[in-house]
Amino acid sequence: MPMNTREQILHSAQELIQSRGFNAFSFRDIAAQVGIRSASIHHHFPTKEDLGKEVIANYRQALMKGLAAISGSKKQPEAQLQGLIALLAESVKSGKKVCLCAMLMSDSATLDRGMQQQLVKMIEEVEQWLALLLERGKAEKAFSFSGDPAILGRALFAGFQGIMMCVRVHGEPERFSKAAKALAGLLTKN
Amino acid sequence: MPMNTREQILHSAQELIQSRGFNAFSFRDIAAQVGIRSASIHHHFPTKEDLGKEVIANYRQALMKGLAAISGSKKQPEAQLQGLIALLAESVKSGKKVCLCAMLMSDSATLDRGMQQQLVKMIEEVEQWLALLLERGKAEKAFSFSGDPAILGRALFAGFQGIMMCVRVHGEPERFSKAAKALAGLLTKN
DNA sequence: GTCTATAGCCCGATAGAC
DNA sequence: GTCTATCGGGCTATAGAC
Repeated sequence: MPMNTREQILHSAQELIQSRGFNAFSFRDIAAQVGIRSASIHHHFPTKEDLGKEVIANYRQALMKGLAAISGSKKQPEAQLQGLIALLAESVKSGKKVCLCAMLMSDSATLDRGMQQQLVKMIEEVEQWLALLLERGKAEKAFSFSGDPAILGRALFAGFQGIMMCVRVHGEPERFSKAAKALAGLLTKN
Repeated sequence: MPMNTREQILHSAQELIQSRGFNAFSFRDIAAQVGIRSASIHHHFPTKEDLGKEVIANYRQALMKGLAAISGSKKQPEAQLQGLIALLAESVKSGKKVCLCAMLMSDSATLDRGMQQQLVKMIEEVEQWLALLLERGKAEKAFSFSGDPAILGRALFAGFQGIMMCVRVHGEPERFSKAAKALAGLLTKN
């Protein structure tokens, strides 16, 4: 499926944010990948923030579509959690990228208000999805834990994000799934 | 205890890395905090990498000293894990900073080799400490889990790092301990 | 819609006076 | 050991030709 210039810019920007961070890529980096001049990017996205906001919006949409597909599968709670891990593993497998959420969280102190708000909303949606899954899993005796599912859902989401950062810095992206499952396994084992 | 200029620069640099990241602070930022001119910093640290390496070395030393104190306390495994959480909570409490490890992990794609290697070594030390604690806790029936303690130790460390990023972006630093304990609690509950 | 050219700013780093 | 002054280069963004 061919991408037009605008889509190529968005794609390139997303990859660069996921690998280097929002402040560590330049319009020239994108221009080199797309095969145009950096000034031409401003025709499609007036400012870097405009570009960043659309990258977040697209990523959020894709992520929620993935979560909806997992929910819709009507699989068991454990299998749905594995589904989330597999979804996140896509970002890590190249060894260079992590989830957009992880990179933007660390850049958050230098992001403008609009991007920060979008980021928090995206994260909250995933956390809510996880909290619901945990709640249902506990009710169905698939998961075993005490305490608020919302707190644990947040901790689990954060845990997956942290694991992505760690396996990347260790140069062992293939270990993401193993470590994530070790965390998830604490909900079922014992 | 008064700090000399060199120590003030190191202190300021560490705070800036923990809040903004290695690429998002400048010598001029440090100069403003210390009360000197940015050119003067080069007298103490010829390059930004020299400064970064010494910040990592100091942080690592302080972290390992904290872990050694926890180990030396001869407390129960659960209490030692709480000790680690309390140690990490120090970084987060202001609401602006996270652990140096978390920030440098996200900057890792843009760091020079020397800083990357130092970062990985520091992380491995904490992971090893955690793996040992988990192994001992399992032997003493304080923790309950299946699988490799080293894998779980890495996952738990990564989880704590991720939680720091998440509570900061949510503007709720006081929730770090609660979420971290929710993760740690999975080792004992059920 | 893409180009060239450039404005205006920030950056790390250096030279040399004091 | 700190200063002023500045170099060379990166950045986002704009103006205007094609």
